[in-house]
Amino acid sequence: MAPLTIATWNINSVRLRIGLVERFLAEQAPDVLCLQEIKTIEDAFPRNALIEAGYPHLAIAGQKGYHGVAIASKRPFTRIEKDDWCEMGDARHLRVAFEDGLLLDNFYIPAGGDVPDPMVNPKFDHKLRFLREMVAWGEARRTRETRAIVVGDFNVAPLEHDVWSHKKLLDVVSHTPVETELLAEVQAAHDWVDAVRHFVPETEKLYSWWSYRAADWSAADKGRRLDHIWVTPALKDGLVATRTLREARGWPQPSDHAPVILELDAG
DNA sequence: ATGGTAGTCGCACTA
Repeated sequence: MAPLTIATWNINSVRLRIGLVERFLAEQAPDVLCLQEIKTIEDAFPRNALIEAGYPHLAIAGQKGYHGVAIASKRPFTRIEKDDWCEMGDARHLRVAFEDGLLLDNFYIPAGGDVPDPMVNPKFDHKLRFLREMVAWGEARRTRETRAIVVGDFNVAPLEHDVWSHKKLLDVVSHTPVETELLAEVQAAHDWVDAVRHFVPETEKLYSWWSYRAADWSAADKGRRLDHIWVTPALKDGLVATRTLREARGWPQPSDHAPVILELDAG
């Protein structure tokens, strides 16, 4: 069986950047594209562009102006589910199943605001509660879901070399110890394998996001690895390759995130 | 310690 290719990309408005999505699909042709921050209600999602690009199977969880996730696929789904996390009603999650039983979860974890203190910043509190719910979710299903993939914008850069300066970012939301430790708990709860770090040594800097607020994002290169692809241990032997499409951050009117791509033999 | 950019919605909020 040909390798399955799955991409994840925080697009920061799918309506504004549908042209970039089309370019990405034409150039990379993944089987499945998971989007975050589509920033639109489902009725205004640019379905036709994706159908015409060869992705007729669409799962969309949208809301007006904020958040929102979608999965566009060449292969049909047998199931589409949306979980409500933290009882907030936010569109931050989608789960699809494929015909061979493979499960795919797409997450947009809360960014968490600026102040890394849950007592004074409700957005950071929400982020921590979201991560704790993910721990419980992983523990509850780890024994029955053996062929599963989880992707998305996790808004956490877990490892020292997932940020441009470990020391300087220890107090910056996305890399604080409470977040990185919680994300490690999420990962351990389901024995998730970090597919990207399976290929790129932990000692090597790797980012998927660069702030808009830099005069020259590429020269400064003050990035963070916020976007992730994890697989269950049963899929580990099928991992073929991953890549982070840094060049897409330099496309005209780009998202601040680059796409992350996984190829695997999903057996 | 600050401010820098971007998108959506509408003159504020989120990232």
